Amino acid sequence: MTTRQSAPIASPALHEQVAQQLRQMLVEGHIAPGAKLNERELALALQVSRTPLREAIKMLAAEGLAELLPNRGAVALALDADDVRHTFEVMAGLEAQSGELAAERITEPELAELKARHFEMMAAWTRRDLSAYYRANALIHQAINAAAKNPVLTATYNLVNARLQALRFRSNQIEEKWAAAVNEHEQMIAALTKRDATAMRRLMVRHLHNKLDVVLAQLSNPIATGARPKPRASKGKT
Amino acid sequence: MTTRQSAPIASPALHEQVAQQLRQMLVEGHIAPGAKLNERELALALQVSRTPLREAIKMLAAEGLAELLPNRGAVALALDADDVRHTFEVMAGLEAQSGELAAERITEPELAELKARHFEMMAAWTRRDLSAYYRANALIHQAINAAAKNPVLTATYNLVNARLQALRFRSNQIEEKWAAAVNEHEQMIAALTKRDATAMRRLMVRHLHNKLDVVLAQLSNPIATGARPKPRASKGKT
DNA sequence: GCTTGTTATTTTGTATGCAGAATTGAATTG
DNA sequence: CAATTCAATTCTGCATACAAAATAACAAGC
Repeated sequence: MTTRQSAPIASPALHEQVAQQLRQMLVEGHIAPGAKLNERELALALQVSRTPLREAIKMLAAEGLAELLPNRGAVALALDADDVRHTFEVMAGLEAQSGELAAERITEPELAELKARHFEMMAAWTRRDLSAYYRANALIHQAINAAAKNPVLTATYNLVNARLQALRFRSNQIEEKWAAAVNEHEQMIAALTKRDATAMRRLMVRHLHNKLDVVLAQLSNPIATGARPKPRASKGKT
Repeated sequence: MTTRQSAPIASPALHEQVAQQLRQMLVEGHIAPGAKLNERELALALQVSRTPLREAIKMLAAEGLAELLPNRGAVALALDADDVRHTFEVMAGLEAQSGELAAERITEPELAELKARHFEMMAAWTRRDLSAYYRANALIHQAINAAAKNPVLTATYNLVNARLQALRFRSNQIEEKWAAAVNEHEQMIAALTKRDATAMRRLMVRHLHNKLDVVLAQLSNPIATGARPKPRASKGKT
């Protein structure tokens, strides 16, 4: 958890590699939410035996990215609207604390880097390049979190955030909401520059609240999102 | 994660049972912090083969209760002073949010039950019954968390809290600090009764801050705590 | 006597095999 | 023709077996 790693990392154990691959497949949508994780199939696809695969699945389940069904294997995490609301509520708390602590602890170089990333995000926004925007946005939130200098907070943040990533809610933004989000980011930079922790907390809560609105709107209107219908998953051939 | 369970729970899969037993052993101190988790030994003690045991260990590692050392097995979580500080900082955030939401969402029956538990805690305090006090205290914090009515928050709270439980910091309290904690609890009840979310947040942060002080004092002065020296673990016979 | 190199033993990591549960599909019956 | 029962297959869960790595024990050399 505390990310203590110093020694020479010979070769990331097989079950770790598999876990990482599965994580990526889940988060990047190569495995659809709710899809069954067939062991034989995945073992074949990833070229490992079932043992390390099963160990990896258990880890993902503990991380909340998969759900274990007794005697029926595991399925990819699938969040309904209420789950999303609850998850965002927790994320808001974690982001608020990140922001608050970041305002107290951010260094000048960190702040400079953050501003640079902000400009990159602005560039993506100007081009209406959604993909680049999301990438830049994620980097900014990560940077704020890192500035809080609390590894436990970072780990917890990443854990909860991963579940939301698995939603792949990346449809086109409503222009108005998008502009508001960008504006909020501007204010965040200003608050951090002033080291105003209270303002940061308030901003982060509002920012996450608005983000939730956007996500919920897309959930109830799944047309035009990158998401597959929902039921079945990676059935290569039948 | 979302604690969705409805169907008849036939028999909790073996790896689940093992995980639960290990969790308890870690949290209750039967496995000392930093102790090596020997697979052969544990498999023998728990009367299972190494396969479900290893799966359970992987889950605990994902929960942060154990650390995996590539090609060298796993060891029980061991927190140093900085880890404790970081963990408490996150716990403070989670408790603050729990309290805030609880103030907004707690029902009258929940509040009544909470008050009852508070009186039980007062009884334990009056008797200076440390064990009963800790038990009652934990129940109160759980009740506040439950009143927030957010399963994700509860799960996250339990996850982080488990790591602190593994510390087993239950030495005798300094009288003064103990009285302060009890007083803070009184104020929490009052704030909840008034549905004052802002006051609850403030109280919870302060409460956790004071708790951290107590724990850190005990960490730097490990004499008279229930904790074993530290180095080696469950070596039955040699 | 202490360090260092080498071998033996233990321990972890992965694959495979087997038993039991769940799912699928077909056949039978109302 | 729909529903249901029953058999066949598939899948999960657990145990065991084998390979590779790490640890421990021991011997030789400085």
